[in-house]
Amino acid sequence: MATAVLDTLDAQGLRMTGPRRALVEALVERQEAFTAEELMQAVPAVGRATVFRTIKLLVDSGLVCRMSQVDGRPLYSLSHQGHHHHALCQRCGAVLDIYRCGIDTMLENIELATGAKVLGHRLEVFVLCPACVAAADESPPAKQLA
Amino acid sequence: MATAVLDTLDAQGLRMTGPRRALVEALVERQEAFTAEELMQAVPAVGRATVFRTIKLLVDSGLVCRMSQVDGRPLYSLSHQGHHHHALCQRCGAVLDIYRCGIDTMLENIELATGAKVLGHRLEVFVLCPACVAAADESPPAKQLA
DNA sequence: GTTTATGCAAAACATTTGCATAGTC
DNA sequence: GACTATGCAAATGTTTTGCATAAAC
Repeated sequence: MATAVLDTLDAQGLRMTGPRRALVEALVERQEAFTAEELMQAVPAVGRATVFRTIKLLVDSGLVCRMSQVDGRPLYSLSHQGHHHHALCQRCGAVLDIYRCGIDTMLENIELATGAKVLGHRLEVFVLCPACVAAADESPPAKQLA
Repeated sequence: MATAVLDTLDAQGLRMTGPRRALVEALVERQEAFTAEELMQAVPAVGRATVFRTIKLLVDSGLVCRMSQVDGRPLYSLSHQGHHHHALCQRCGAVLDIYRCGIDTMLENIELATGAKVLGHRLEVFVLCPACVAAADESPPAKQLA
C-alpha cells in the first residue's frame, strides 16, 4: 500500500529515507485527512521541518492533495487519482472523493458568461458523511482527527 | 456607498467608531479584494489588532467574504449580495462574482451519489479576467493588489 | 456613567530557513 | 565519496490576546 507511494517518489529520483518511509506509512495507515500537526504527532521521531518538507514534496509529486477546512486552515489527504474534489465530513473527518462533479460544464459557463479564462479552481464541500447522517441523531459529534 | 455597510453594522448594535468608519471607507473606495496586510497599509492610523478584529466582525456580519488565494492565504472582498462565488484574476487581482454557477445542481448530485448531507461549500476559481486575457499577449503581468 | 472599542506590546501559532551532521546512492 | 536529507534551533510572518486608555452610547 505504502509501496506504491514510495515507488513514485523513487521514480522521481528522490531518496528513500527512514523519515520519508515512516511518514508515508503513517499516512497510508490512517486513511484519513490530516493536518501537518497531526502528522507530526503520529510520527514524533521525525522533526517538524522534515514533516513540512515532506508534505510539500508529496503535494508537488501529486501524491497528496491540499484542501482547506472551513476556517481556511490547510488539510491534506492521500490523493487517489486524477483531478477531483473533496467532501469533508464535519463530524468524523472522513474525506469523500468527488470525481464526477460536473464542474467542467460549470466552468465553461463561467467563461461564456464573464469572458474570463479559467486557469484553475478549487472546490471544497463540507458535509455529513452517510455514517454520520445516520449517527447524528443518536450520539453527539465525535469530530476528532488526531 | 460606505453608508450602507455602516448602517448594517449599526443595525447589529455595533458602535460607530472612527477606525471602523475609516476601514469601511477604505474598503469601499478600492472596489477590490484585499488582504489583511493591504488593509493595514491603506489605513495606517489604525492598529493591527483593530484591523483583524474589524475584518472578523465584517465577515461575521456577512458584509465581507473570505476567500482563499491559490496558496491558501486568505483574501477578502466586500460581499455584494447573497451566496455567490469568486473568480480571482491571477494577473490583475480583479474579483468577478459568480452568481449563477449551477453549483446547486452539482451538490444535489453529490448528495445522491454519496449519500452524504451537504452542509456547505466553497468554490474558488482562478482566472484571467477579460481585460487581462486581452492584455496578456502584449504586456507582462501586473499582478499588484497593494 | 456604563459599556464597548482601541492601541500597544507581547504572546501564540504555523511554517520556513541556515547550517552542521548523518544517511543514501 | 558526492550529494541529498535531517534535525535542531532560530527566524519569519501572520493572527491573537491582555490590559490600560479612550471613545461611544
